[in-house]
Amino acid sequence: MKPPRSSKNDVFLRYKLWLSAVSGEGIIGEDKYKLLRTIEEKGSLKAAAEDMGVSYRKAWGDIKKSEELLGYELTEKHRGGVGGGKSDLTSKAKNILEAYDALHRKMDNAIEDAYEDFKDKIK
Amino acid sequence: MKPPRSSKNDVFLRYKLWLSAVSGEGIIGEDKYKLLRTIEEKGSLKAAAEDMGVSYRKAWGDIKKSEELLGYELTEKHRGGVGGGKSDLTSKAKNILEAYDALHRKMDNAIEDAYEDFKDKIK
DNA sequence: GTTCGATATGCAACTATTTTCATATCGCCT
DNA sequence: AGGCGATATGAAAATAGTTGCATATCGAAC
Repeated sequence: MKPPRSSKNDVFLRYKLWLSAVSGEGIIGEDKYKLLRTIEEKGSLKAAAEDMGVSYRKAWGDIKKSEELLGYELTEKHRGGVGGGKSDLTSKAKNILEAYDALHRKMDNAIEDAYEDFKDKIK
Repeated sequence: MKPPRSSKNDVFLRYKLWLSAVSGEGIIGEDKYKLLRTIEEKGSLKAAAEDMGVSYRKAWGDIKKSEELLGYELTEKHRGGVGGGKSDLTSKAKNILEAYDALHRKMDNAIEDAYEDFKDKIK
């Protein structure tokens, strides 16, 4: 998420967008988005977790939970072989990331428009 | 925040909007918004905390922290007197809540528009 | 068939967040 | 003056969230 420009009061407006299960549990939000993108880039969950400064254990658990909630896989997991193993995104995961991007662009525009207003009102 | 309508996959799209300090600390988000509205309604921090199912200690600490970050008061605190004391919102707090509402309405519209798109893409 | 490194997973250790508790202060009301 | 109940605040106790560790499995490559 890009940091919106600051007001002179040193206050930003920020937002988060996420896919949620009916249970209220978050499925994909900022963090999962980033994690998936990093897996895509690095080719492995381990490298992605390291890159994000989070434990492998957590990253792994997070992906697993999201997959359970969605009812389908976000990553194709490969154990053994070259490099010990790897993870790739499924096409469904790629679709979600793409849709998430588009949504964010729209939200960014909306918030941009609304921001000026807001700034004036809270002065 | 109103729960956006569900897709047939039992997945919602949700978002949170908040005012953030440059430090990255949240100043006013969903929870603080609700807390302030409840203080406004109930007339006391204690009643508001109970109403929200959160400890008085936490509610009090949260308000205090927000006020420190903003550099001004969100509530007028009164100890003693009728009922033991009370808390009212300052006019600045009211302005913020109002601006927050307006922003939410705009974001709701934006997300509403974007949602159909999203739904199709992640199918 | 042995080695290598990532995935897979339970569990203990640790950190961060919240609640609970204890105690003090304040000001209207009787 | 004394009681009542909310605000004020620190400190300990309890929860929740993460990390670290240990151990197992897998499969390509040598």
